Amino acid sequence: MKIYNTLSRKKEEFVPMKEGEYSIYICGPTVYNLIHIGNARPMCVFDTLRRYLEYKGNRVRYVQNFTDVDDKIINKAKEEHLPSSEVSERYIKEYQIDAAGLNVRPATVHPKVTENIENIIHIVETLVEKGYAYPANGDVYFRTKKFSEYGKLSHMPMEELVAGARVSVDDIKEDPADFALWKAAKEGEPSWPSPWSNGRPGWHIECSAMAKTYLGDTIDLHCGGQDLIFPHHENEIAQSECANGVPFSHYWMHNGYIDVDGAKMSKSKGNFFTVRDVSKQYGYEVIRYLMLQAHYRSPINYSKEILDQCKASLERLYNCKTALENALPSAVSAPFDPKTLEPFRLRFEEAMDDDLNTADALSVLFELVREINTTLRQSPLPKEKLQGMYQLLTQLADVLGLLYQKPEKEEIPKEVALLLEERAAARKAKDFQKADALRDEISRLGYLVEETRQGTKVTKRS
RNA sequence: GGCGUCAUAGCCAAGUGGUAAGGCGUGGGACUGCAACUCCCUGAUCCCCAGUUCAAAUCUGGGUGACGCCUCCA
Repeated sequence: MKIYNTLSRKKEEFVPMKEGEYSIYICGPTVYNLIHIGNARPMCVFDTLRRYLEYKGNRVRYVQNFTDVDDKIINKAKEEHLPSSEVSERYIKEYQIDAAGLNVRPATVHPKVTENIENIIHIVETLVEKGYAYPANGDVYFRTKKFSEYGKLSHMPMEELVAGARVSVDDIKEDPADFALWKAAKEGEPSWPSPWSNGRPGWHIECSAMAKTYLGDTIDLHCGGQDLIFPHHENEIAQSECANGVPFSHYWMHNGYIDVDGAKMSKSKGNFFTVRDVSKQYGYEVIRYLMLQAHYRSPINYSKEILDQCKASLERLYNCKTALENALPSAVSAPFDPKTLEPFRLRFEEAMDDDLNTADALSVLFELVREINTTLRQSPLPKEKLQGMYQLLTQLADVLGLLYQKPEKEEIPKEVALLLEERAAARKAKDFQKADALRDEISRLGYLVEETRQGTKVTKRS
């Protein structure tokens, strides 16, 4: 499999340190409010990567942190007059609800900053001892000038960084580009004792510490959104490589943004839509589909129109799956060579192997769907072939994390059931006027009636 | 100012040297009592200009337009 490595700016063969085992770290959310559509993109994309690697027979150790100490959490806690731990715990739960809805599997480990203070202090101590960091007024700062490779991920020359300097000019820092590893606590902020002050970790150091603790000094892949490349990931590299003396991550993958009206969706701009809200209108799976219908590095312009399109496309997949399930019981045994379906699998894998080209992989899925639908019109229905198709469809869809909605066995109210019986009788008697009237009445009660090749289907209207 | 990304049919979107996947939508047809589902048919020479090549959407140069990072951000 090839992936685009931000470090080299090239597609590279994705080779893990240990064959068949991948260690992956993905930056998790700062838990101070509900996640928005932009946050959902890396979740869905890299969950799909993980699923694909596992589908190919690899073991994946996948670590995602929760940033549960941060200015924003503290501010929110102040607003609500609550301890900041209560705010973070609440939004961790909310995150988990959304992640489950999006069919994003829990990471192997979800470490929290507050559970890793010791590890963080230890790395900061190492950096100070080695001269890569210096304490100042209870804070500790990283000395960026000391790390000659600083800028290698974002490909930004040091001089330019400082020249562009919108970095906070702070008298206590030796250099404007230096960044905080440890911050002395202000009155009323959560804090932990350290050799320098009662305080809390800076934002960047936590990921270095948790990656090291749960995955080791060198990891195979680190991923996240493009907006984390600088300074967050650049700083992680500086911290980890200076402290550990070995490369931090061999590969870096970064997903593109979700735009709204041509501009990046972000919390600070206020032009965001929460996953929770959108899921109420379209369902979570439409959001996941949205993330997969384009290549992960290209921007996606968020709009109602595109959600409608995604919803319709997803329905095509579900219609096929459902029709297949309904048809299988009445299928008849017939000779079938499973090899005839292999081209679909091959092309699917080719697409995924090419830098996780989920858009292309989806097109293969749709070609399979057409093939299935065509087969479903045959009579008699070939059992083995349909079984093979069903297996392939569900397996490939599962790699993408799609088609996970369980068919809800909905309780049909008695009055609706009675109307359905009446309608069936009317149809049998070819009294279609009456039948249609009954269908309208059922519709008014909130149920949609459709005739399928397998009989009458009733679903609750959304 | 520095660094970088993108520009393919009405919309979304693959393809990155050999004459344009897939999805949504539109229109027509088949099937079905109707509707829905499904099937068949229906649409682009790839932002503009110049160049390289037997051959370019695909490479090079120049435009134009949009966006991002350099500050918290997925």
